[in-house]
Amino acid sequence: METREKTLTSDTCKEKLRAVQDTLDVLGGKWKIAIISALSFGKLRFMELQREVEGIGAKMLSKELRELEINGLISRHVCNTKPITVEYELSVYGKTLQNIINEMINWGINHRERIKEQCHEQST
Amino acid sequence: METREKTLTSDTCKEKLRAVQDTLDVLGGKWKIAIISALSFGKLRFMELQREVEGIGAKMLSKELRELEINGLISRHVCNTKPITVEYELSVYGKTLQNIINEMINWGINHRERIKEQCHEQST
DNA sequence: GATAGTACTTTCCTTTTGGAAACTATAGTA
DNA sequence: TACTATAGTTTCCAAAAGGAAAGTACTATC
Repeated sequence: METREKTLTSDTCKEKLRAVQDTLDVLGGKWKIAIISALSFGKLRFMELQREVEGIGAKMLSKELRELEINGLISRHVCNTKPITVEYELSVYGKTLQNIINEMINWGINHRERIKEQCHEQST
Repeated sequence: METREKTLTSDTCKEKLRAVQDTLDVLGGKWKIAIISALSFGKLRFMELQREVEGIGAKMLSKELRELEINGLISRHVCNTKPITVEYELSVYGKTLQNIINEMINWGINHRERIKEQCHEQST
């Protein structure tokens, strides 16, 4: 019992788990990571974002963007164009999330391959 | 209008966004990433997991573990000990998530530092 | 025999999430 | 004048998420 506990009572593990939790607190919610991913390819306007992030509604998009802005991950710029447009962009700090996004891209691509292979195996 | 569209209509971007979404489909939900993080330090029993993943209830833990098992990310092993115990462990495939977890750990640690510094600045 | 620990499941209930549609406001186009 | 597009907000409602507590079942311990 005592030896078993040691595996995770370790302070480094605790700290790491807390770090993951801290990250999730900022990126939590169904849409935040998808929004940041879309913005990682360049600035986008509200409507463009809604088209890129498949399935999101205006209300959610608006809400999530506000939260991301509060956390300093994105910047909002109102352009004085004919019909008013607003550009959203990753802040310098927001760009530090790029590594996480990249790993998710890699994993996702691999995962899709894996699923595809599994289907082929089954049909053989 | 046409030039603007090009930024994101690019097939590579679309593919990457889809990859992120695929990853999120597997890791979605409030607890999955936290559970996987905890298991990344070694196998854990149900009760140990519940203690490690702060705030999770038995129902949620049970549900999330089932989903992770279905997706082949963790393995469940029932030990025939005095009171029955069940060990959960990352599968080989589950371990491929390590990069994502690591990046989240790094970001989280940095983020906490940043917040701390901001507090110091304000009180100065 | 009662209590505690293991690992869940089930039930009941509240909170959160999230979507659709309508609405505000401005401006260009047909 | 009507319709479109911009960027939202607001309202109303349904569905999903999630928690607390009790229940199940087995065994060991006091």
